[in-house]
Amino acid sequence: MASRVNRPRAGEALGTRNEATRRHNLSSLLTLVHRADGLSRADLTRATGLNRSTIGALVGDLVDAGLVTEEHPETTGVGRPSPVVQPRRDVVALAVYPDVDAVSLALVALGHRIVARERIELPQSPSPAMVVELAADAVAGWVEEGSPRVVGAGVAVPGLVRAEDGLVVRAPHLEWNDEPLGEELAEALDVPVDVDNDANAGLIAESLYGAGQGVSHLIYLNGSTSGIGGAVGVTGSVLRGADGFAGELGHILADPDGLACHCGRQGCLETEVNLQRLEAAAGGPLDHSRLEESLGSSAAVEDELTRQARVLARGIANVTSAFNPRTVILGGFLGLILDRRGDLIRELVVRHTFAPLADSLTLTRAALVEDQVLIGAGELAFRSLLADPLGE
Amino acid sequence: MASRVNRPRAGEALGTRNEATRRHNLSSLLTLVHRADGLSRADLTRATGLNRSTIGALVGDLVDAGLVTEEHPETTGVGRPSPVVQPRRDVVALAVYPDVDAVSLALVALGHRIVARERIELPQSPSPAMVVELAADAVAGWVEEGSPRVVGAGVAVPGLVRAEDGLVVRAPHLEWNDEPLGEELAEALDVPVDVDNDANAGLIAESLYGAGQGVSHLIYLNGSTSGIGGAVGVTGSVLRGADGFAGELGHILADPDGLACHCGRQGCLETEVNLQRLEAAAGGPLDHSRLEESLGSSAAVEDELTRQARVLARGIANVTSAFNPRTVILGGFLGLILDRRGDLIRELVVRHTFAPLADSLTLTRAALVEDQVLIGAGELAFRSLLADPLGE
DNA sequence: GGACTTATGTTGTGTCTTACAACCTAATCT
DNA sequence: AGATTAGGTTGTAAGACACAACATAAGTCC
Repeated sequence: MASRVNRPRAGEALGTRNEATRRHNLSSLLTLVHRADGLSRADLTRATGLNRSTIGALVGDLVDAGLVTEEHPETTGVGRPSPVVQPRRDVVALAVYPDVDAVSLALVALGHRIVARERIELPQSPSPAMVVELAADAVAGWVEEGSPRVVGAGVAVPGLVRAEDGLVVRAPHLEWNDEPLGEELAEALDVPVDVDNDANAGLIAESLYGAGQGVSHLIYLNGSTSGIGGAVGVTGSVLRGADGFAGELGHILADPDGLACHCGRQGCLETEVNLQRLEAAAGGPLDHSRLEESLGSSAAVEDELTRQARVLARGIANVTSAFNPRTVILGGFLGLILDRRGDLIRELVVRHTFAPLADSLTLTRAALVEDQVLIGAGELAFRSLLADPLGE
Repeated sequence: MASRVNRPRAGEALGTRNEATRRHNLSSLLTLVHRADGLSRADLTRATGLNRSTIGALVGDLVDAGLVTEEHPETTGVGRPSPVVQPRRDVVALAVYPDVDAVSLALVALGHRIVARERIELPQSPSPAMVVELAADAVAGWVEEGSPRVVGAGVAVPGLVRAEDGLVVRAPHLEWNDEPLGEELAEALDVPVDVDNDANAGLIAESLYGAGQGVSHLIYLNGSTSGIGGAVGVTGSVLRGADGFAGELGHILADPDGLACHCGRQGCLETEVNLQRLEAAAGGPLDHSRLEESLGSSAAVEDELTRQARVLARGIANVTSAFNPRTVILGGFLGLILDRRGDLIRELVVRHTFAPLADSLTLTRAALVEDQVLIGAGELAFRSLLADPLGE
């Protein structure tokens, strides 16, 4: 089965008929239940505006399809308790996140909770074939334990991904070029696979369950050893561009006199703002899991923080001018810079931005920290199920 | 009546019912007919995938609503000729475009053709009140002549517009600040008014009827005496951002050592690439309606063209990294620069962009030249009618 | 314990929308 | 003139949701 992302069927007609209505309503219901990890029938009635009897019938269909269950609630509040529609935890998506030093794997259940997880540390960055093998092994193990129904897999890759067919065009830190990871994984697991950029996955998770909840226009900037990943969210979807490469904000121009970047240009945001230069200032390697403590506050570190904060602020100002987001979420070590230089950054962003844009802008640190990439990858994989719960 | 843009009704429910199906199908039909300026019933059947009999009923409703007529076609080809569904030319939108030296007004008919037009030259840039007055007078005159049914007005403003309520937050060249133009015009004309940035209007027109037809991801950059306006189109809609200020591409950073910009920063794209500096190189004022001829090709002009082309190329590379468009459309004097320095620009864009992004990028000159802003403004005004042809 | 509140289940009727099949109409080609 | 090709029209059917009526249930509040 081919990898796929939101692919409209070829020659899809514009016309809508009754079955589309039903599909749409089932999709709304299952999406609500998935996002909230359980919701009463009364809540569903209110949220959709549909009639009680209709909700009853639709929920019945979802139960029959093995996607949700109805549970008696632990009673609270006045009135007859409404049965809670619970997403079934044995309906899962595989989330895969290959990084330089490890491959993270998880099962994300309907209801968006992680129900199984594994992190495999590696002496060197993994090949695509190795990722496929590790993923297949993990799934085999998990299937033996419980009996989850794996409806798809989502892969978050630190690099350029052609989301359309899951081709990893370029992942510099993994040293991958034109790897058809989506197709290979789909073949090995025999489920649909969605591949996307790791920042896109992080954005999706933050936007649904983290610092970006309820915000319709947001930008996510994540700083890791692999550089700076960016993603742009607009009214619930991720800006992908013509080929799926939009939002590569690590490579916007930050300083024309800056250092040469591996992308071939100079002064990219990620050559000027990065962990390596912070480490250099700190005088040695940092413990990435305890970054704040290990960084310390020597004069050299403080100076470097200030320098990076200034460049970062200009970068934020630039993307703000282009996208007019309501919120900019900073993850990884960028969150740390925000913590330590928040006032400076905010002041400079205001100075470098057209006033009305800056007025309504919020800068905030990512909320989900550890899990957002995996949850986002799961979200990718669930998308087609949520769009059409009873299948096609 | 308040100005409005795509405003979802408050508390809108997720649920869909039969009436939504019908609204959707009517909307598809009228939109197809409007875009193509007439289409046979057979074409509509094929495009929507709906049944012949359904199309018949829906078209009947549109005829009854006074939106379209059915005409016998000039026969061509084998087989029974299919009646052509024609948009009615007396269903019109008012298009308004205030600029520094003139106010342009037009009636755009359903079918997207301009059916009446007026350009009022002014000794100085107009006030909002004057724009409202001129628009009201023009409409009154046109209503007397024929008897058009004015379903709305669209205003394209060279400045920052809060599309939500039609507030012109800032239009530097008109010297407007926080002018509630949308509300004032709506009150004067008693029709819904949509206000938007002029570049957004231009993008909409180019995207539907010009150089951007069929392209799902595109960027429009327009250069005029008022500076550089930018707009970003994604799958048929314009990126507006949280407040409607997205796509202000004239103010992305082009050269940190550049001149001071009126926006408070320095080295913005429009301080480095502009008509004034071309005029200075040419040694005197240019005839804007015959720009190419009047610019000439003195050594100073050639050098300045090369300089601006270099900066422009870097700007295009930057927005390409951010948005990953398939096409960048250059309008106004930017189109002229592309004509005269196309090879240089293309070479530099490729050099300054991540390779996979540049590979699929096309640079092209705007096609509609004169009319795109007015047609785009009309399109803004038609949007709510097209979304719900039989009203609410 | 009784009144009240909130909420569900079920059933039948009604409305709306599209699909489909059968039949009718129209223009062009050979 | 008849064949061909295409579209229009009409009546019936099926799917989807709304709504009203009635019965039921489980809790809170006093």
